Amino acid sequence: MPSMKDVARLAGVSVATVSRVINKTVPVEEQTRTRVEEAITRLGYRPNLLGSGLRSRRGRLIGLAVPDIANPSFANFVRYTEEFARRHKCNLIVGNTADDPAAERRFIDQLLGRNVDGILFSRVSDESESLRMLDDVGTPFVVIDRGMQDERAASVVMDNERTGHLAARHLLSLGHREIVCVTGPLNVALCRQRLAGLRAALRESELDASEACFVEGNFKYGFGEEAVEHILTHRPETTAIWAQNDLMAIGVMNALQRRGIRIPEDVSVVGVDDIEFATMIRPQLTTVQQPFREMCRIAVEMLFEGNATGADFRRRVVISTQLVIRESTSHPRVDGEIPHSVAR
Amino acid sequence: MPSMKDVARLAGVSVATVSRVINKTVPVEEQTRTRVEEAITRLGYRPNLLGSGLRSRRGRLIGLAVPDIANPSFANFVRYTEEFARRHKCNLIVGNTADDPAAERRFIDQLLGRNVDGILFSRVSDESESLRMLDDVGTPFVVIDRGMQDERAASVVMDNERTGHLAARHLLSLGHREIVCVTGPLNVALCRQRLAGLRAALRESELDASEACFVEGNFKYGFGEEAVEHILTHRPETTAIWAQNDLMAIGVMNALQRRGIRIPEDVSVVGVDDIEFATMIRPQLTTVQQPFREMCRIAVEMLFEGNATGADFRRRVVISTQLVIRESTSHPRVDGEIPHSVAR
DNA sequence: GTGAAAGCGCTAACAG
DNA sequence: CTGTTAGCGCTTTCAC
Repeated sequence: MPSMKDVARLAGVSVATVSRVINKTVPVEEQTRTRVEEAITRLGYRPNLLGSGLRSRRGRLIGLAVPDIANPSFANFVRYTEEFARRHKCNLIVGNTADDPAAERRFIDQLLGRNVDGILFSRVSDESESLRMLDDVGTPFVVIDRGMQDERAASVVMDNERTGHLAARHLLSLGHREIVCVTGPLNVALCRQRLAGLRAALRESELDASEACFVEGNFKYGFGEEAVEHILTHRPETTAIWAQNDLMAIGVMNALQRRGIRIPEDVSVVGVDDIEFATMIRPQLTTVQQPFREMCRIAVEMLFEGNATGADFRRRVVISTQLVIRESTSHPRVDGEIPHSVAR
Repeated sequence: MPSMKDVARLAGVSVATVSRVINKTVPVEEQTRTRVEEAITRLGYRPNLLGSGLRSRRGRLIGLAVPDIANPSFANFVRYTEEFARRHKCNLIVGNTADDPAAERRFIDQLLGRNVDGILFSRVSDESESLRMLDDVGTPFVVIDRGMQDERAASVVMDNERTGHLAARHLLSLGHREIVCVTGPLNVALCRQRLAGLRAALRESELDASEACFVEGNFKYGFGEEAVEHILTHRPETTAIWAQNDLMAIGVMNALQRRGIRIPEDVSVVGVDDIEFATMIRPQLTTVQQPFREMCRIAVEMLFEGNATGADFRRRVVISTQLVIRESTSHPRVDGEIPHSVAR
């Protein structure tokens, strides 16, 4: 494996010059440059990124920490972060923190030990303390998706209140009054924010916001199914269910349909995210769209703007969301309750 | 940011000893060890992985190249590779080669420049030449999922012939005779292998294998939808469709259902992969299961066995597959053709 | 515009 | 069991 030294020798220049040619850091005379370039191709030279990263403190690496890589939403974050990292000539390291704060800490430690150019961070929950580690070190980092109310860092989040408001207003305007919300973990701020948006919409319709009915979930498909059981037992008058992500919404839909309950005729369902799968089910899911790609684009950009470092810089980008109306919502039944479960 | 030198000074030992304590490479006297450990915690020392990677030529890094990160199957590979990389104290770098051989080459170049401990590689297509780059360098690599017939490298693949055979035999045993296969790109070997498995099954049933009817696709959801159009036009007598991955199978199902064609009453559908979504749709998809996690486990293990390097080592692990029968398959209609498309 | 030299942080080889 | 020394491959001063 040839090193810069070999290239330098073959080209008859110093290693410093080779470095300059490669990085275009200062102008190099045309002639020397071509000599170097020839040597590079002749030898099949490949720069060692550890050497340069060690010296320059720029590992050409972006780290992305996600709480659940199996969740399609986070798969989207992985996908788009990779895309934009590449544009900045960086590779992407992904870490699945698996809802485990200790894993989160370890992962960030490793990233820092690799002189990463930046970190995108979606916290496990509000209790996560991992960001503290980043306060002092100069590594840029941006909180993505799972921000907090008073974030002590740069962040790119969607407008979660609006999201809840959009979902609720849509259902209310269709005439629903018995709405149940299936939330994510309530120790994740955005879940509370989305719920607050729902409450605001209820108030606007002069309904009692305090009685906003919800079931606390975990963002997983299986919980959507479970939630239905609970709702059917405790709130049979429900005409609409809003799940705080698509995965649970799909679980809700399947559990309902398995009982012979029709969507949207008997019960309307709304989600959040607009993962690709939302259009692959029947009926297609009405949902509030999370602009994954846009969020990743902005977050990566902030990393490279150079001031997304430490607790001082708190630029917060809140991305607006929009409702995508598909087939899973309609007017409520005019009469009475959900028909008794029908065996499939 | 403290370095080993700082730790050594505080503990009153040499840097070499600090290194030994951290890596447990040779025994260190109890007393010195605790002194070093105390110094480490006192300073909040964090090893720099570039320094060690540069020197030891082990970057503590695994690279994974996938042709389409948006595909849930590959998202699974990412997920499980991350899991097993972590067990080997490695981080995972993912590269989406986006069906682009040039991107594939670049990515591998970068991985090599990072002294990765190993590379898991799922090629864009049979035409991909990227593996050649790995012949000489000593970096372990394993081809995963997308292997070739006569692979000049270690590989972990599923039994694709069996897969095709299982899918076809299932349909045949149900009584289907008019089966259409929606393939992936035929310049990807496993697609041809799966097709060969189908043919073998047809022959066993004394049907004309040469007339095995197929449409060449691209593994994407949208193509499943398109394929239905084609099939309905050109082969209205079709009673069963086997798509070579679940994503296309789901596309097929939706396009059929949109036309009022019932599954499985009018047409049976089978997939391959058993992605999580396969159970989230209705009817649930009958499919041949790809053992993602097992494949990743073995592949990562092979990386660390230490002989998965260069073209000499060609250990090939072929993982058996199994059919998961769910709701999308049944006996064919006894009479005639698919009912004319019914507006939804 | 170019070269020499130092050093990023670590491990490996050797000596004791 | 421990220290010394060298050097992984690169970038960054600082000269010239």
